[in-house]
Parts: sequence; structure tokens; C-alpha cells
Amino acid sequence: MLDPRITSWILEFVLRQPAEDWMANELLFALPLPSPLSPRLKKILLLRRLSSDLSRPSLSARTLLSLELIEELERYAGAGAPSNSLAAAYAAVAVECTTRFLRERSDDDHGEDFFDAVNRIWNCRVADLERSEAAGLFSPALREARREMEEAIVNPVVRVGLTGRDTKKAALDAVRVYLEEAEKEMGPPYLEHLAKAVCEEWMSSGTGRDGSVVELYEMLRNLLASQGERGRYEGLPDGNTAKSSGLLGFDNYEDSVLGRDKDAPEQGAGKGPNNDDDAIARPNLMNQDPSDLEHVEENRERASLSFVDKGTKDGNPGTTTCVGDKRDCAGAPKPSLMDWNPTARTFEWDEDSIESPSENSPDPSNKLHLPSAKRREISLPLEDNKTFVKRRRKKKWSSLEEETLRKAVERHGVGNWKFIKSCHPEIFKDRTEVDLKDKWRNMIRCI
DNA sequence: TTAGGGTTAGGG
DNA sequence: CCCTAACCCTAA
Repeated sequence: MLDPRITSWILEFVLRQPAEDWMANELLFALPLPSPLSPRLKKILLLRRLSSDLSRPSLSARTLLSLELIEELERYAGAGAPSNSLAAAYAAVAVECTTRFLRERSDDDHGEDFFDAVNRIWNCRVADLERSEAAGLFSPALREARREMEEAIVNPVVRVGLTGRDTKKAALDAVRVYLEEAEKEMGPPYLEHLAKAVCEEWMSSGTGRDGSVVELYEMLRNLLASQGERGRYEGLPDGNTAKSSGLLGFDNYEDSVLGRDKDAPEQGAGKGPNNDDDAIARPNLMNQDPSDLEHVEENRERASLSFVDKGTKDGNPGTTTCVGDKRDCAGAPKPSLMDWNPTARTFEWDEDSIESPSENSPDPSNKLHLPSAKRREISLPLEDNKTFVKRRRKKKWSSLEEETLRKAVERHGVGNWKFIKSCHPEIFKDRTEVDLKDKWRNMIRCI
């Protein structure tokens, strides 16, 4: 079995190629990944989602969420304010996610979808953003856009102006610019570094080479042994001891971008600190033996593994979009890579220590679940299934969640649980609509 | 998708 | 052991 670290190099390499989504998806399934997933790989997955959105091209709440998550990853890595291009992409996508409802109006829609979107995205989501630690994304452009959206609500002329503007192209361009920048900042995939080093070694060592695989393998081993840093890459079979001489400038390769993994600081109020180490998990349990499951069970560090029967879901990523965004998925033939569902219930391990009682939450938005009819059909008999279906671990509601729910009910009324959830996708990322409903029931019982 | 009844885990 | 918040199931 390949070492997970090697597979993550491979995965990095593939994800950063223009390979088809389905292929990347298959690999994601097939390869054993390290747990926890490195922040670098998480970012790569998110970037891949963005480029997948670009290529379809389909900008949606999913795109918005990806950008938010990237900002969060970088923040935890200790990066300063988000880059201009990231903030610009966020603003442009937010605008597009709203104005598309003006363009795509159906006959029986008198603008409700647009008003909903403004409310959902600008009054709820962006407003949350401004107050949260992610406020770095709240650029002047975003502020200006919000002002414009609010004006569009009351002023038909502004709406017409918006309709005429090609916000889709603007958003696509902005995302593209960000992607290029991020790609550059990230440097070439690790495997490329490795290949280059091998080539150089090859050139320099001249004589006695026969070009065999064995020889190549030897060279790799030697390279890693001499250059591997602090054991991070010891994953190569039988390989290196970790004497660091800065493997190809890789010393800080991971750290530089996404440094932190497990030790993301717990924060106080505001957005949860997201123990998202393992948040990107693959539901690759479907065709595993129970014995394999035990193996997973052992590995409780893995925050959660979601086995989602995609067919029963609405196909929306994380249910973070809503109402009008239905079309995001309805039309999409195969969202493929990285649809995730934060509150997937079917099969989930909660993670290690969610001890910190209140504002703490894993980041299930990172949880990957991949649609795969093939795998879905392998369903176990009910009796066996019972063994696997596990109740979610109880998680106490944080005061932020409670407060947000209270205000949202005030604003939107009782019973609009799905809508409320979609207004605050980050805050309620660990909750289902039913959870919101149940919580409200509890809250009013106390009064 | 929501409402409402049922179940369970975990704190006192 | 009891209580109840959190979670699950399912009809409509």
C-alpha cells in the first residue's frame, strides 16, 4: 500500500493538472490520504473546486464558500489579510450570485428570487462576514457592491443597470486572476520538484547509469535521504531519514501556505475555529469491508467520514445554497469533484475532542463527499447497515449559534429553517434544518 | 421541507 | 437514575 504522503503528492499533482474532474474524483476515492489532511492539500482541493467551477462555468454559492474556506485556511496559517485578488474574486462572485437572478427570471418570478438572494447573500452572509474574523474579505468593493444591491431592491433603474452588466464574466475573470495568483504563490507541485531534482542528479552523475526503474528508485531514495526535511517526506518507501537540508526549497513548502494543521487556535466568539484538519474526508467506505471500517474506527483523528447517499440529497454543496440556488445543482450534470455536505447524517464520526464547549466546531464544510452512483449501489443489507449507522455526536449549541438563530427567526419567521440555514452557512455549517427546528423548539420551551 | 413524536447520550 | 438537549424518524 502506498504511503499516504506519497499519495497526497500524487493527488496534488493530478489535481493541479487539467485532468478531468471525474478522474480526480476517482483518485480521491482510490488513494489513501494522510490524516489529517495537510492544509496545503486542502487548499489545493479548494482551488481545484474553483477551477472546476470556472471550467463549467458555473459560479454559485459553492464558489463563494470555497473562497471563504480558502480565506479561513490562510488565516489559520497566519497569513495576513487576504490578497486583493481573493477579496476581489469574492466580491465579484457574490455580485454574480445575486444578479444572475435578474437575468434568469422566469415568467412567474416577479423578482422574488433576486430579493431572496440579496437578503441571503448580502444581508445575512456578507453581514456575518463583516462581523467575523473573516472580515478581511470585506473589501471596499464588497461594501460598495452591498450598497448597490440594497439600492437595487428599492430602485428598478438600478436593477435594470445590473441586469445589463456582465457580472458573470467579471466574476469568472476575477476568479481566474485569483487562481493564477494562488497557483503561482504555491509553486510547482512537489512531484515536479522531485522530478527536476532527479533529472539534475541524473545529468550530473553521468556515468554508469542504465536508466532502469530500479536505478531511478535508488536515486529517489538517495535524494530524499539527503534532502528530506524533518521526516516530513519519509513516506517514500523504505526511504530517507530526515536530515534537513531543505529539500528543494521545500523546508517551508507546506508551512508557508497552510502551516497549521491540528493546532489551529481555538477562538472565542465569532466564527468557529474549525477543527478542520480532517474536514475533507472521503466517503470511501461504501465498498469496504467491515474490517476496513474498523481500521477507520481506530483512526478517530479523522474528524468524520461521511457516507452520503447523494441520490437522496439535493445535490447542493453543503446545503449552503438555497431557494433560488436550486438551479445550481439541478442543471449541473455531475458536480463531481468536491461536493460536500456539512451535515450529512448518514454516517459520521465526530472527531476527537470537541471538548471546547461552545464556539468550537469542526469544519465540515470541508468534508468531501463525492457523488458516485457506482459506489452507492453497493449497499449493505439493513441488518448490517445498522452496525454502521451511527448517531452524530451531540454537540452543544454555541451562544453564537443560538443568537444567530434567534435573530434569524425574528427576521424570517418560524418555519423557514432551510432558508435560515442558507443565510448563515458558516455559522450553521454543523446543523441541519431539522436541527434548527429542534433547537428553536427547545429554546421556546425554556421561555 | 417541515412538524411533531420518539430516542439517546451525557450531565447533575 | 433522572432529566433534557440534541438528535432521529417519518408522515404529510
